[in-house]
Amino acid sequence: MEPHEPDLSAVPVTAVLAALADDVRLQIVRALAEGGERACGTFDFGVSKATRSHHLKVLREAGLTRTRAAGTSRLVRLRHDELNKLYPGLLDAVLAPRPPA
Amino acid sequence: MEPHEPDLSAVPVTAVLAALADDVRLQIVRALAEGGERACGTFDFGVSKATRSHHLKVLREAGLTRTRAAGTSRLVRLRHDELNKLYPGLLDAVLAPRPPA
DNA sequence: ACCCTTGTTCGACAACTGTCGAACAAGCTC
DNA sequence: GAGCTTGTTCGACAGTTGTCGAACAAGGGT
Repeated sequence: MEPHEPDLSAVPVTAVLAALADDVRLQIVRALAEGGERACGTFDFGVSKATRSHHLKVLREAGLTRTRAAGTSRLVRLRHDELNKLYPGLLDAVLAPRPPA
Repeated sequence: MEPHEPDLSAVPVTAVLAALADDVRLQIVRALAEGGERACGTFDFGVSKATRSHHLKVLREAGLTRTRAAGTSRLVRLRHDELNKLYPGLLDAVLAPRPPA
């Protein structure tokens, strides 16, 4: 079964925002933004692997990430360019570590 | 009782995103972005006034809007400048009617 | 003073969401 | 093939959220 990665333009804006509106998922996105491509297992944010898998699914189905199999692992990467094209500024705004006052 | 309008910088990013991740609220924000200041009652998106009041509260407590009393009405406006300063690009990205491919 | 208009607040209820452990699937290595 | 590693899927459960009608509060107008 292929991992259902929709066209970003086909995903409602609210779904994209909802996907980003969670602490764990935001940490994943931030890690991906810096790290490039990473295996699912390299994320450890204090949740079970079931939960982690769930969050990665939400991100994938919101059109934010792409996943490809590599052995027993799955490599995840951020759809950086598409995101910036369709929602310019969104990623930067969200990724900002904490804008100094 | 004053309507509890937090410092935008004190609101977690996820809360800001969550506030925007709803269709009704997004419509409200879009209307505010164009219309400037509007009374609560001038929004009609097919929800009861209880629900509308709820959504306006969520937006207010996420630091996205300001509200001031004016007679029996309450005027709501978007905190446009603060938003753009703290999350540059966010509003534009979200407000875009539908970015042409 | 009375009433109408405008909003908010209060349950209540259904739907969704985040979380987990356990079971399952698929691939590698020995 | 046996066993290990890596992920996904399946209930289940608690907490949150969107929705409503009804009750309440505060102003304004007559």
